[in-house]
Amino acid sequence: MGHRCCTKQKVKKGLWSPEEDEKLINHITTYGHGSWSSVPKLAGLQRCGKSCRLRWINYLRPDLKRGSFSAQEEQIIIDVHRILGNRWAQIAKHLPGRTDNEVKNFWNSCIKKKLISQGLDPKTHNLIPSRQRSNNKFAQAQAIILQSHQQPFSIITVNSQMRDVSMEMNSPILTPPAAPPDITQQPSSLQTSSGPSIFTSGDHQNPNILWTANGRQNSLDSAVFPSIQSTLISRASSPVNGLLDENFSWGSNPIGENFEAPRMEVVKAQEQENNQAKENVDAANGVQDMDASFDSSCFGLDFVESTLFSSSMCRELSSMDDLAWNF
DNA sequence: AATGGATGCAACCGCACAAAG
DNA sequence: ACTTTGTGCGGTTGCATCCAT
Repeated sequence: MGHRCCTKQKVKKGLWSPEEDEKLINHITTYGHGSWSSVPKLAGLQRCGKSCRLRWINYLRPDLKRGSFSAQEEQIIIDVHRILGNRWAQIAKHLPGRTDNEVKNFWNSCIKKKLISQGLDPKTHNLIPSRQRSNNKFAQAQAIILQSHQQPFSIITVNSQMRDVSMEMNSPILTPPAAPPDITQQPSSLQTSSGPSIFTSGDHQNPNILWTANGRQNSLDSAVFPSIQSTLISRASSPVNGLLDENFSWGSNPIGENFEAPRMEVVKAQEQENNQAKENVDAANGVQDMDASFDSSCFGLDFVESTLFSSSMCRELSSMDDLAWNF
């Protein structure tokens, strides 16, 4: 089923001209986008609404960060990808100013190759056995397929203290030997007197801001730090279909049969609790809202992501080990 | 200088999902 | 409850550019 807005009348395709960009920018900055399907008409563009949306989001948005990815951003992508798989939109939320398309392209054109060259399966982030590794690309591809079909199930536990987050999902965790983080210069891990060290990809100035997600800065302290006591059963071989799906629904497993994972009712309930807690905190602290258009309902998943992500990061960054978990 | 493969990026396509009617 | 419509997402494609030969 195609998009009616694209089939109704002739629409232009391909690269956008500067004139088209200008029209779109003028329209959106003046009126907002409202309904994307009506934007082309109102803006005087021979484009599909979907195309306008994409152009705006991926290219014209004023808050976009242009230019090449930094080493830190690259590391974030790798780490979040290990947890989330090819969920580019979710990954991009950890990188302010970056779009899912950008992240996806960067992964496919750069990171993927880098991991493979380091003997890592870009899908599972596991080490490709040396006997399966060779200069032969076909053998490499085979190795990747084999790996992804042979991963055992594993269990991770997230508890309230985040102390025992056993991120063994893809053990051994093999982060490529990136430059050690310079905490003094890039305080990506902040610690408060009352809480754990939590990774943030954003604000370094405000000690109350512990992490960012959805372009929104979220504040948290021990009073509201949710008591996640959930056991997440992860399938290490396929983070794409498994871990951290919003509904915790599971796709077909590599073996072929449908694997119906238990729904994480506890986690869902926890998400609601988190939402409530966050609302309370936001109300109390007047959290700076970076982008009002972002829906706070994203908080639940993002929170879980953030916490898992944080623990993952802290675990790997040996220099940070000592920072964390001091309650 | 010509050419052909590799690469990176912007844009499109198709699907899933949610909201509205 | 069902259909229509709009939006968001991931995968894929097309094209411009780069680079080696």
